[in-house]
Amino acid sequence: MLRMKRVTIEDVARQAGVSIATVSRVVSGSTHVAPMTTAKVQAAINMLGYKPNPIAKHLAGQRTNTIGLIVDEIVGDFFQPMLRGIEQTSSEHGYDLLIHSTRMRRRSGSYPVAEHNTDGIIVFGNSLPLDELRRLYIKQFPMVLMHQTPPSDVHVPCVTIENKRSAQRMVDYLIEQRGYTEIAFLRGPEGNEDSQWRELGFRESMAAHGLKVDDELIGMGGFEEMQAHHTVTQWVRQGKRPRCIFAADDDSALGVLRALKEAGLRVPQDVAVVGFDDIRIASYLSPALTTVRAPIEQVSRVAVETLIQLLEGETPQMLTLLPTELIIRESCGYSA
Amino acid sequence: MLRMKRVTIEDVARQAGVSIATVSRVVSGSTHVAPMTTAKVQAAINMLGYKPNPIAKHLAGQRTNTIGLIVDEIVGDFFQPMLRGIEQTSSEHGYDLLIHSTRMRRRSGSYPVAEHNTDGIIVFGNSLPLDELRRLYIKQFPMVLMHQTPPSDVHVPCVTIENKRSAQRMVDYLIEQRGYTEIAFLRGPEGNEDSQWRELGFRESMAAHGLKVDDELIGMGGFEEMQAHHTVTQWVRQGKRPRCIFAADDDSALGVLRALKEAGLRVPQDVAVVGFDDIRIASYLSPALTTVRAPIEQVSRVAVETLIQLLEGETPQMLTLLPTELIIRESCGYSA
DNA sequence: ACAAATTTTGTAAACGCTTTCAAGATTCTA
DNA sequence: TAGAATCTTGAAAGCGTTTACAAAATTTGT
Repeated sequence: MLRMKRVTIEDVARQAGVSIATVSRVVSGSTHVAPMTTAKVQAAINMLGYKPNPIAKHLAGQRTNTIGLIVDEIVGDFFQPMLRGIEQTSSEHGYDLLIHSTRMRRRSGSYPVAEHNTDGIIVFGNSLPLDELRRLYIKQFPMVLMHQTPPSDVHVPCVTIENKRSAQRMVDYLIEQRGYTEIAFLRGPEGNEDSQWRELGFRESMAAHGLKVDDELIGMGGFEEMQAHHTVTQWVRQGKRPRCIFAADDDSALGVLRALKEAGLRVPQDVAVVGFDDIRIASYLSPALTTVRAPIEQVSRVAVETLIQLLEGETPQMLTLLPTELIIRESCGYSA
Repeated sequence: MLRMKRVTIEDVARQAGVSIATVSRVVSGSTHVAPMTTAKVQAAINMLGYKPNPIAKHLAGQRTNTIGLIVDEIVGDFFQPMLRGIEQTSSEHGYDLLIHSTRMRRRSGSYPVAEHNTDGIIVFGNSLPLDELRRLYIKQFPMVLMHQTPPSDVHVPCVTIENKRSAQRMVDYLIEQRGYTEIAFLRGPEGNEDSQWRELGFRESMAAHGLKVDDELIGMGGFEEMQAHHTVTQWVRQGKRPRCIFAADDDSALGVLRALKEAGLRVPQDVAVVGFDDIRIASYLSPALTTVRAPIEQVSRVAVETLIQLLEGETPQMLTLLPTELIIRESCGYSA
């Protein structure tokens, strides 16, 4: 590539007839500079089209003004609102955003060197393995977790939603308002924390209503349409037909709906279905999907704000649980 | 924030009893270093947990190993596959990804200093104003445009899809296979290039079949559900009822479907509807939406690859048009 | 075994900026 | 109006790398 000639602070200094230190001061506005000098420097900057080099600034200034986002894989409907929240909040606070997907690097064992090219990172879910998390924690590198609580020896702020409480409220509703007593649950991926809390909420509500949870009706949904479809298809083949299925997320709910349809079962007349997340499709389905609206963008915003507090030496809240909203639509048997 | 003590190349050099130049060489693998020395250095690196500082490397090495992505706003269903393609391809080639949304900065007039913290940028749509584009072009800063062709004086590679041809094929199908002669068109936002090409394809196909385009039936859809809904609702009120509506994108098609439903019109019996993009919802609707599948992730991959060619001094193709696929579903009157 | 060729390593100068320290200019005080 | 106090500016030392260039060590050829 052809290298373009760069305009450096030195060029500006020469043009304006001052020292580079003065130019630096004018640009950053750190110290008072005489008005006439400022004018000269500004003129030189405009004339040369000078843009400070952030890289050099970072090296000298010991900070990068960049926030890192670590995700496993860029996939799913939640991704766009998440990124939107993170990008907006970062840029409002004057930070750039660097994105790292750990999907490929998992096996190679090489992780992004967050500690040097960002001032702090936001870690989504379990995208960063525990030992790397610990390494950074020990170095006191600023970070905030999203949708995943840290292990007990890692004292790092975490922002997520009220998973358990939401699931509980959903099941309360299904039992109390819709009268279902036999409810199946479709788990998310192995070890996924969101899913674990949702399952806990489900179980607690069932218990609180004196209902037994049939372990045969706890299946794997994997937060995926395919997997959920498979599980429910198996159930139907084996003659298991719960009156209601609570899928741990909307994607798996889609699989449930498809499986039921293929089996000739009507929703909600034969089987009621509810999900979690309120992805965009949910309201367009017929029957429209009853679900829990997760405020993903809001979680992202709070995560960034928390990180920035950390960066500015304040002491942020260690655990933030954002409230959700029950979205009652047709798939659970409700009709207006 | 507490500053953590940093391990630098110098610490490693001291620990290993060699010079920093030697350490640099074993880390980068640029020159041959004696096996025994290499071992000593590696041992020191492991013992101290040294991670090279990319910032310093960039400053010294004159490259950042980072690709910038400029978008207007992080919104819409296309965003996730786009980012996915870009992130994956970047990381496969060893580049980091820096994201800039120009949404907020538009008015402030301050744009990301792409030229210094990235090696090159990918510009989506018209997210970067023309004068900024020109400024970077004049500096010979490497960039690639996505879904937007450059002005004639800016000679920069561009990657997009076969908009015109696809629209043409869609309309050919509607006329030839489905027998519609009266087709309305719903435009995207003012000045959107994708939309312009699609409209052109629509008009050419109509003309080629000897059909007249009724200007009353060219409406504004704005690539938005709301706007399209509004336009079609107005049409219906005014007694305009085209036999078929071609929405310039799927989001506006959603608005069309809703408006028709509210007006008591059946799709496809009364009015046929087709869209463009094949967003996820399309196949879940009832009736499922006939549309054109735009290979967004693929476009993104090619854009990154093109940029990397540029970075490596090769001469890439200046215009890449990726083919699409007609997805025929129920909303156009087709039944299996 | 000695010079020549080659391999390996170290020294030091960038890279473009921030910031400390101190000197030079200016303004104020009595 | 001299000396003190305050502004304004410049010199220079980093920040952590890469990379000529050159020196030192090793190998090769005869």
